[in-house]
Amino acid sequence: MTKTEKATSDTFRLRVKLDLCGGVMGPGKAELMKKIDALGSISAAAREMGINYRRAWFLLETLSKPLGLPVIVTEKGGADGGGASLTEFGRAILEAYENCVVAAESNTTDLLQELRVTLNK
Amino acid sequence: MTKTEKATSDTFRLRVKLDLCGGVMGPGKAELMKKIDALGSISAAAREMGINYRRAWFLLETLSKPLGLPVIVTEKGGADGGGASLTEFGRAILEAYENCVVAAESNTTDLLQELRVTLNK
DNA sequence: ATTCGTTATGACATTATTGTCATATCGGGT
DNA sequence: ACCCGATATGACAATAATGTCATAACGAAT
Repeated sequence: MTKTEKATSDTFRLRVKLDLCGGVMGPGKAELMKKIDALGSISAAAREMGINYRRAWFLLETLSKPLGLPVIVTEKGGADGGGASLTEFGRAILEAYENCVVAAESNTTDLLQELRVTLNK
Repeated sequence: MTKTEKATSDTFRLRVKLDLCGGVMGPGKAELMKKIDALGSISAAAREMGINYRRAWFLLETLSKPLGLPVIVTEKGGADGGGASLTEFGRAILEAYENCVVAAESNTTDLLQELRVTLNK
C-alpha cells in the first residue's frame, strides 16, 4: 500500500459530504476540526492525523473561503507558540455535519444490510 | 470556469457515496447506469453525460472490479453495433444507492435548513 | 467486401489533488 | 538576544484523476 492510498474497508460504508456553497465539509475536515477543538492547535491536529501543517491549513482555508467566514480563530506567538480554536461558526457547521452523518446512516443501515445479503458479502 | 471545474451550486447540498468494498458508487456512476438502462448503450449514455466512452467504460470497470461481478452485460456488433444493459446485480446496487440518497436527504433537509439560517445564506 | 456503430483497450496529455521543503513572523520564557 | 513552537505562505514535487487520440474486433445490413 503506497503512502497516499486510501484504506478502503472491505465493508459497506456510506460516505457523506456537505457542500455549503462550494465549501465542502467531509470526514477529513470534520476530523481535523474536532482535533483542533480538542488540542488547541492546527499543528497538533495535523500531526495526529498524519498530514502536514500546510495541508491542514489549506483544508480550513478551502472550507472558509467560499463561505466568507473563518471556521477557526488563531493566535501567533506567546508561551505556547500560539494556537487555534473553532469559531462559533466553525462549531456550528461541524455539528451540522455530524448530525447529518448520523441521520443519514441511521436511515440507510438496513438498506446496506439488504444489499450485503444480495451480494453475499 | 475551466472545462473540468465542477459547477458548485450556491445552495447547500448533501452528497452521498456508497463504498461497496472498494467499488464506489456516487452520483456520476448512478447517472451513467440509469442512462445505460434507458438508452441501451455505454456510448449513448456517455454522449448524453458529456464524457467520452473511454471514461464511461472505466467508471463501470472500477465499480465492478472490486466487487467481482459485472454491473452491465454487453454485446458487440450486429445491426445496431452492439449495446449494453444492466445486470440484475447492477440494477440492485443502483436501486440501493438511490434509496440511500433519498433516505439520507429526507433526514437532513431540516438540518441543512437550520444551518442555512445560522449562516444567513 | 465495405460500411456502420458499438465494445474494448493502449498510450499519452492535461489537469487536479496532495505532499514536501523553505522561509518569515509572532511573542512569551530563559 | 536568543530559543521555541506556533501561524502563515510561497514554490515546487509527486501522485492521482480525468481527458484525448488511436486502433482493433465484432456482426448485421447493404
